[in-house]
Amino acid sequence: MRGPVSRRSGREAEATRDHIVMEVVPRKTTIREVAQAAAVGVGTISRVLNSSSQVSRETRERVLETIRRLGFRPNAQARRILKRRAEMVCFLLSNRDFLHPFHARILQGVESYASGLKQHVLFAALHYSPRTPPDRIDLPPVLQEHGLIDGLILAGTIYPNLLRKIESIHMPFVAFSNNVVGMSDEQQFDQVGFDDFNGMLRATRYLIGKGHRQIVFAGGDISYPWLRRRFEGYRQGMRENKLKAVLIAARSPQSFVDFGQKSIGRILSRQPRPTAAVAGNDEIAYGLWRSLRRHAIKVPDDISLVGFDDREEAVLMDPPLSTVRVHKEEIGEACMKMLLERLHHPRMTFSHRILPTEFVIRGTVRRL
Amino acid sequence: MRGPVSRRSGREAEATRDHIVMEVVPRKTTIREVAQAAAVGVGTISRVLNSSSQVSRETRERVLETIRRLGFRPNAQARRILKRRAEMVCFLLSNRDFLHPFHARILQGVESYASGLKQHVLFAALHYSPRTPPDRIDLPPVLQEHGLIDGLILAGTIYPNLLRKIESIHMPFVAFSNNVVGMSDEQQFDQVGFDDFNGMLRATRYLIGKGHRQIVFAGGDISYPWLRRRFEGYRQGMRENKLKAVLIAARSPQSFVDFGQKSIGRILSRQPRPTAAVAGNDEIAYGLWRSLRRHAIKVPDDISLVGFDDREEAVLMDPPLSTVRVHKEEIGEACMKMLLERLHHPRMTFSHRILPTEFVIRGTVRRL
DNA sequence: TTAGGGTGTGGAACCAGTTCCAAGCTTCTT
DNA sequence: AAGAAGCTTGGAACTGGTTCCACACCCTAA
Repeated sequence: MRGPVSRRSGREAEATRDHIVMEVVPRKTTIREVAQAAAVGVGTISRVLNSSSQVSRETRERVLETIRRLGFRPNAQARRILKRRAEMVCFLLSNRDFLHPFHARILQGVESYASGLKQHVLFAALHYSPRTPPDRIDLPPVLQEHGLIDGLILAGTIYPNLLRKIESIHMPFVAFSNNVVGMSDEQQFDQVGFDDFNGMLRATRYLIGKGHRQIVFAGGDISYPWLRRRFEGYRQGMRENKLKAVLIAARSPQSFVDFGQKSIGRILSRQPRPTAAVAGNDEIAYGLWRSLRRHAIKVPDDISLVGFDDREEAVLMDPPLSTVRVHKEEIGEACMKMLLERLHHPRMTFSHRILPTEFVIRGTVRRL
Repeated sequence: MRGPVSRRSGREAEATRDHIVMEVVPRKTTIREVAQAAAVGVGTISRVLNSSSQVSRETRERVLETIRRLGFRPNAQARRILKRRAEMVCFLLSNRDFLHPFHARILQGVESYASGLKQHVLFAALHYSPRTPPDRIDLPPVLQEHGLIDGLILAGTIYPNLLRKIESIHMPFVAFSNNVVGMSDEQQFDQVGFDDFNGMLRATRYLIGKGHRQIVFAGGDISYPWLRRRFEGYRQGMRENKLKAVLIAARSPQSFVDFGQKSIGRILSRQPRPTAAVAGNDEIAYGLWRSLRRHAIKVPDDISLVGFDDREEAVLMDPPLSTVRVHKEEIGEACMKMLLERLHHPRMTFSHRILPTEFVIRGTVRRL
């Protein structure tokens, strides 16, 4: 038909003779076969598939019918070469032992928004130390090839060296900003996060509105920027009501739950005794609650409690925890949206979107 | 150089003139440019990249040096056309409101095993009704294109119609079998699961070993095959000790936690009063525990409790729940492994791998 | 009647790798 | 010394959609 004898058929015959037959793919229909079957040119098929330029109604219908009849599904790879778009992004989770529900829901937000736009989402994980120099960071396989993905959504704990590495391979990215650590302010990149400061401010105001005056902040390790911001929100709330801010900080590195459990003594021994505790996050709140239960101190009758994040723990506690809800799916959606904008406008100035949080009233705050 | 005047450069010049300049990709190096720079043929570059056939040591080094110098990264898409392998699989989660920790950890197992073999993992979600006929199931975009992924790992609740649909597009797959529902036994496909029956049998024996004789099974809706299997494990344990099996089943559809909370009355009112309850899963166990707490009935002093799954709830409970641990990452790993085998041996007979579970002793069982 | 504009269509050239044949150069065998 | 065999290597042909130029055709206006 075209050129010399087809090489493919020669190879196939040989394979059959030797009984090696791999038959990876059962010889898929190509656009040229469809063109021949529908008695049109290949260009027309392509035009129908991309529903782009004008094709006469009858031709279009004939082509579609042929496509259906032959069960033709275009090869994704071939299309991408010329499109210069993979229509695929990677959700990269860094430095997490496992995919916690918090990030799982962000991923889910990314996926649901992406799939509506026929974009695909790859999941990859990465472990590196904050002190690994950029050129020694071992990126996952997805980022070693070129053209596999169009961009990156970074989640997990993000240190400057990782950003530098990503920038060095010229891969567009958006970072979930709340867990970005140690970044100088002039460092510019696209980011989406939620509002630590105002979330905690709102929670603090709520407690004050309920008549609480002696409120402590159980913050754990305040060197984490997000806990710092939450603390500042709490402090702002106290200051505007002329109340004294009290920070219970971690003395040694430990898990949040452990910190909560162990710091309850330091809270209860204060004079005057606090009527409420604001926890830096739900895990700390859970630790506090558990310890209080063991001391037979009732929440909220003896002490009120609020958390931050609205994790699973919050509803599992008894009474369920009043906390600051973070809309995790929405964060994922916003990340994906911003990444697509970046891809369409590579020279656009960097943006930093901060999503609002919501205070959820459940059962751990008592009116004084 | 070759052919008529390059079309690309013409288009670029025009774009610049009109100030539209998209510059999606900053003009990547191609294999031909590398070949020219290294003064070898394109075939040689390809051979070096695939470290396949023999290339002389000095040529290989010269090529590698040139690749480094030009910062060349081969285009993933082009390679895939001829390789006829996407080196990518899709983790498809069906009929879940969100990516629960349980499945998140399976996904993580898939990813960590895959990335070690330079395979990529796409995440996609799907919602469909058990009664949607196969041809009406709206598969996610990944599965509508052809050649994007090599195979599929199915998780979430899987009904026969979905399998039929997947089979109809000739996509190799492995299913996480514990949540497969309504499948006739002759239906053959690759699957990986864990051992509901023996897990519960082990747990029941453990309770009996601790001296318990009046043990009820809080099973919820036993029409789920996996709960049925767990119940059978419990029954077997009771039977082999000549004890009477008691099933507390759900009377109406409700969440597992709700069922646990509401069925505590039915358990405690039995005569003689049970000394232990076996829950169909950790959520039910959590519901039971919460209700017991409110009735001021102590676990394990007044009643012992065991669960199944080892979810987050288990360690959050106080005392932490003794339960049957499922190795979620291992399931993911086994799924990925089986899928790769299937891809390499398309005609291999179907396999069904059942992974063992492990009983974890924590604090909810008392010795009588 | 003819020029001009718009629409519809075929197909060669293209993308960026891979594959394989042929040919050049050694080295080994007889 | 001639031929065989082995190792390298270049490059044409290939993969399978996409793009764009050229051309056919139809309709309208002068």
